[in-house]
Amino acid sequence: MATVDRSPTEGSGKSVPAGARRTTLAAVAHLAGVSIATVSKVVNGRSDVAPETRSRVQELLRRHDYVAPVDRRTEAAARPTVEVQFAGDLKPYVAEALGGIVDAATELGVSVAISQPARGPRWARDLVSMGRRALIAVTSVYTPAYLDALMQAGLPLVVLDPLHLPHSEVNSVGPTNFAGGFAATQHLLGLGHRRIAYLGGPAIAAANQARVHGYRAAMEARGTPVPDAYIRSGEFTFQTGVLGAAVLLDLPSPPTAVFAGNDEIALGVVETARTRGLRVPQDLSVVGFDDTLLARVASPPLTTVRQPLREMGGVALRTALRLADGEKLESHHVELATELVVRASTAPV
Amino acid sequence: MATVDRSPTEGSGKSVPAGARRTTLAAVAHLAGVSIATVSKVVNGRSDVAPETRSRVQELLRRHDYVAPVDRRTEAAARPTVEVQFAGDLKPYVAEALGGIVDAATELGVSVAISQPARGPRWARDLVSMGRRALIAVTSVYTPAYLDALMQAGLPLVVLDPLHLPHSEVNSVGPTNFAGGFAATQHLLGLGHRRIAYLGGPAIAAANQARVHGYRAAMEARGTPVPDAYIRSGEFTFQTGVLGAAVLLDLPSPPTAVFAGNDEIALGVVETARTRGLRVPQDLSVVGFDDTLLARVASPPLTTVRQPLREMGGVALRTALRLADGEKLESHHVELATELVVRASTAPV
DNA sequence: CTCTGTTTCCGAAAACTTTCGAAAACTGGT
DNA sequence: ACCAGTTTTCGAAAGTTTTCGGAAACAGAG
Repeated sequence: MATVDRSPTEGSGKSVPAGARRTTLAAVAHLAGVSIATVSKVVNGRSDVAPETRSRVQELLRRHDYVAPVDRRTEAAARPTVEVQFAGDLKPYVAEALGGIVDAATELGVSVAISQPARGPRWARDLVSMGRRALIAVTSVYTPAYLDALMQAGLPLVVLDPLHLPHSEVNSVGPTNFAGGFAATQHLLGLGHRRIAYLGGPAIAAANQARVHGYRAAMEARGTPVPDAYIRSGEFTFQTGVLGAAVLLDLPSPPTAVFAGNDEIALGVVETARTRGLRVPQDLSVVGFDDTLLARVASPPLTTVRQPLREMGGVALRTALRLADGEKLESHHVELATELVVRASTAPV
Repeated sequence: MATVDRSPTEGSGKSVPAGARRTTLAAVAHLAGVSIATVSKVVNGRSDVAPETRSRVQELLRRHDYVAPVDRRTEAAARPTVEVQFAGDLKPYVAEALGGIVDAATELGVSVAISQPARGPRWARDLVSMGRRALIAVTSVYTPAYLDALMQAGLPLVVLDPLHLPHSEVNSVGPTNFAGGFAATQHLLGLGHRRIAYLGGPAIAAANQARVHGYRAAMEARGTPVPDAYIRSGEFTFQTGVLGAAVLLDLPSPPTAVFAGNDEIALGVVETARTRGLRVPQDLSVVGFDDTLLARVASPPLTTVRQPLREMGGVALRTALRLADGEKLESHHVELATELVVRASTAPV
C-alpha cells in the first residue's frame, strides 16, 4: 500500500531525469560546504543557523528541488488542527455551532481540538507548540491580555458570536441580530400585538443590544410606544426567563407578547405563564431567538429567529484556516442572515 | 535552552536510575527481538507491522517509558490527546457527556480532539500518526471492522453509553439503566398510577432494553399486568414521542402515565398531550430519562431519571488514559448510578 | 589588554525514519 | 497437492533529525 501511495508524488512537477537520484541533504551539504546536520536545520526552520548560511543553503535547496520527507508523507499526519474554546457549559447554542465546525472540518480534512479557555502565561504558545494553527472562540470574552498572548504566539483568532462589539483587531462571525430582532417584532405586531416586551441577555452583550435595537426599530416604525419597563436584561438562561416574565406579568399593563433574547429565556417565559394558568399562545405569545433544538422540542414548539449556527461554524472554520494560511481578510466581521421560523407559540391577540 | 527544558521531564513518575540513558528505540528493539526500523514503525503508527508484533512492541515501549522525539520537543507537545467521536448531531445528551470529558481533560492536562466517525481503510492508523493515544466513542455503533481497525492500530477504545450489549472485547461506561427504569416506574406506581406505558428508543439498543426490563420488573413486583401495546419502540427523538403518545392515547384503555426512554421523547409526549387539551401532570404524568438541559427547561419541568453524564465523561476519559498507559482493567464495563429527579411532570392520578 | 562568562553557530555522533527488496504467508486457481 | 500471482511483514541500508559539546564571537569587568 505504501508503494501505491507514493506513486502520485513521483509524477509531480518537473520530474527528475530518469536514473538520477532524488536530491539528498548530503548532496546539498556538500555543495554548500556545510554538514548534513546544518542543512537539515535549515529545512526544518531550526534557529541555530546563521542567517547568511541559512539563505545560502536555502538557495541551493531550491535550485536542486529538494523535497523533505515530511512533505512526501501522506496527508494524514500533516492535517492542520484548529482549537475551539468555549467557556462554561456546552449549551445547545454552542453545541450546534460546534457541530457545524466539525462538519466543515471533516469535509476539509482538518482536525478539531476543544478546550476550556486556558490560563497561565504560556497558554497561547503552548497551543502553537501542540500544532494548533488557529483558534476559534465561541461566545468568549476576550481581554487585551488574551489578544496580546495570541498576537505574541502568532495564532490567528476567529470569534463566533462575539460578546463585544465587532472590533477591528478581531475577526468575528455572527448573525444579523438587528434584522432578527426586527423581524420577530414585526411578526408580533402583524398578529395585532401592541404590548410587546423584550426580555434579553446581558445588557453589555453586543448581540443583545443589536436585538433590542431591532425590536425598538420595529416598534417605532409602527408608532408603538415602548415603556421602559418593557425592556429587561439578565442572563441567557431559563432562570432569567422565569423571573423576568413574572415581573413583566405583574406590571399594571402586562405585555400580551414577549420577545425573548434566546430560546432558553423563552422557555422560562413559557414556564412562568404555565404556572400562572396562562396558555401559550392563546393568552401570551412568545418568540425566541436562535432556533436551537430547544425551540423545536418545546411545548408548544417555539416561534423563533433562526440563526444559521452550523453554517456560522463552517464560516468560522474556513476563516480561521485562511488566516492560518496568512491570507488577509477583506472584512473583519461576517454576518449571516437570520430567518423567522413561525411555530406554535405565537397567535393573534 | 534545550538542556533546561528537558530537566522537568526527568523528575516524572518512576525515575530512571541516575546516569542511565533515556530509553532508545534500539534498546526496545533488542528486547522485542525486532529491528529498530520495526519499532519506529510502531511508534509512528505505520501500517506494515503485524498486529501481534505491534502489541508486543507497544507493551515494551510503555514499560520502559519511551518518549518519542517529537514529544520531547516541548513539554506542551507531550500532552497526550484523546479523540472523541460522535455520530450525527451534537444532542444535549452527547454535549453534556462531552462537557464532562473536557472538564476532566482540563484537570488532567490532556488534549481532546473531536470528530465524526471516520471512513476509509486507514482511519485508525491516521489517528495514531496524528498523535492520538485513545479513542472515546459516544453512542456510536461499532462494527467488527471498526474494532479490527482499532486493534490493528493499537488504539484503545472506550465506548460511552454503548448501543450494543457490553461486550468483553470492548470497554464501556454507562448508567444503571435497569435501576433507573425501575425507580421511574416505582415512582409512578407510588403516585397511584396503574396504566403506565413505556415509550422508548430502538428495540435493539441495550440501554433501551435495560430500561424496559426495569420497568417490567417494577410493574411485576406490584402485580400490575403490562399489556403488549403499552411498550413501544422508536428512535430517541421528539418525533417518536409525538407519534407514540398519539397511538397510546388512542388505545381503548389509554395510559395515565408514560415513562419515556429519554427526555426528548418525553417532550414529544408532553406536546401531544398539549395538542389534545390534556394537562401535564393533572391528566397525564410523564417521566423522562437522562436529565439533560431539556428536562430542566421544559414546561412543566420534567420528572426524570438523572444520568451522571459529566461524571460518565470523566470516567470514560480516565479509563481511556489508563488503557493508553497499558493498564489492564479489572472490569470491562462500568455503570454509574442513576437517580430519580422529581419535578413537575408527574402527579397522583 | 586580559580574564571570565555568555551567546551564537556549527558539526560529529547518536537517534530516528523512510525506502525498498526479499522472504513468508496467503490467495486462488488447476 | 502444486503452482503462479498477490499481499503481508520485516529488516538492511540510506536518508534525516536531534543531541550535545566545543569553537568562535561577543560582552562586560577589572
